[in-house]
Amino acid sequence: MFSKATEYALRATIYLAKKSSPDKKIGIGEIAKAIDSPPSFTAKILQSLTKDNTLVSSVRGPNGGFFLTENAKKLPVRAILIAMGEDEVLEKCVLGLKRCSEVQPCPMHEQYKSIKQLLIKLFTNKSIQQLANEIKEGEVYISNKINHQ
Amino acid sequence: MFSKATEYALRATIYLAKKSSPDKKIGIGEIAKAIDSPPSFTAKILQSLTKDNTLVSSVRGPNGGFFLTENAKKLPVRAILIAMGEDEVLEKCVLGLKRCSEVQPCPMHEQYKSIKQLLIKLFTNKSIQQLANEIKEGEVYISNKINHQ
DNA sequence: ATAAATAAAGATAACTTTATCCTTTATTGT
DNA sequence: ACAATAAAGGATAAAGTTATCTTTATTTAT
Repeated sequence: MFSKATEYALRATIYLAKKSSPDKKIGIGEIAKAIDSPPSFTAKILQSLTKDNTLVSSVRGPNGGFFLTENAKKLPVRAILIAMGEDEVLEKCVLGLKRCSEVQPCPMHEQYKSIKQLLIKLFTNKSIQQLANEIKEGEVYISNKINHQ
Repeated sequence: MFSKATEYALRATIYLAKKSSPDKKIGIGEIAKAIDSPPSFTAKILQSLTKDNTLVSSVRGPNGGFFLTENAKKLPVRAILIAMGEDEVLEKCVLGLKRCSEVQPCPMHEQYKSIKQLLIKLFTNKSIQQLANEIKEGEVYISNKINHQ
């Protein structure tokens, strides 16, 4: 459904929502291990998400790292898709037709429409924080590597 | 959601379900124009789908081309995804986690589960022929190029 | 038989995505 | 100030996807 980059972005951001705060920054090493992603690549992705500082924030140096502000945690999960430039996935025609619309529907349009609506609702109504809260404490949820340390 | 190759495969196969039969083969030129796809690339894709001859069939030479048998038309749309090796898209975790499952759910698992079920149902229960039938006669459905001929 | 038509196969190229590594810059604690 | 730390930035590479072109093989019609 999404690119690897976006999958990592979603996982990393959810992890940060759970574990970080402006007082508790998380290094790329811990993040990558926790979400089971390549560290350098994940760093690049997170760096791109810090560009406008509304989603992910970061501080360099000792005790630095990545974190989410309380405001960022309240954003819909869809904000991550938008930041990654992959929001269109939720809206686009399942057959990839540019002109597909209500007035000019593709053969799958009607039936796929309701699925799209559910997808959009899920990503729009669910906040990053709400997702983070669904991670049960002590549970291996993203990678089982982090819990064996 | 799907790769370009799979989008072309879906469009081409639906088009063939509508327009072709063992008695009426369609050339790659017409197909590509109709579904608005690059001809050579589409040819490659269709060729790969003719490999086992259960989905797309083809004959070379004059009056040759691609076509679908009546049996092929009865296959679920999902057969195209399977042939393209992209069936996993319907089943996989939305966060890309290998271990995500009922017993070890990711934070989106529960809510995404129902969407996945709808997706699987749509692609499994709908036959290629049924989709083709939803194309209204004379309607521009895939590309508006073909109707201007 | 031969020529024409058309898919199949192969080689290759352009572009994108994924990924790594190294250097630079900023921050913190001493 | 200085040293250590960690993200930011840049260059590059490997792999995968998308796309094109040329040659070959097959089929049909004459």
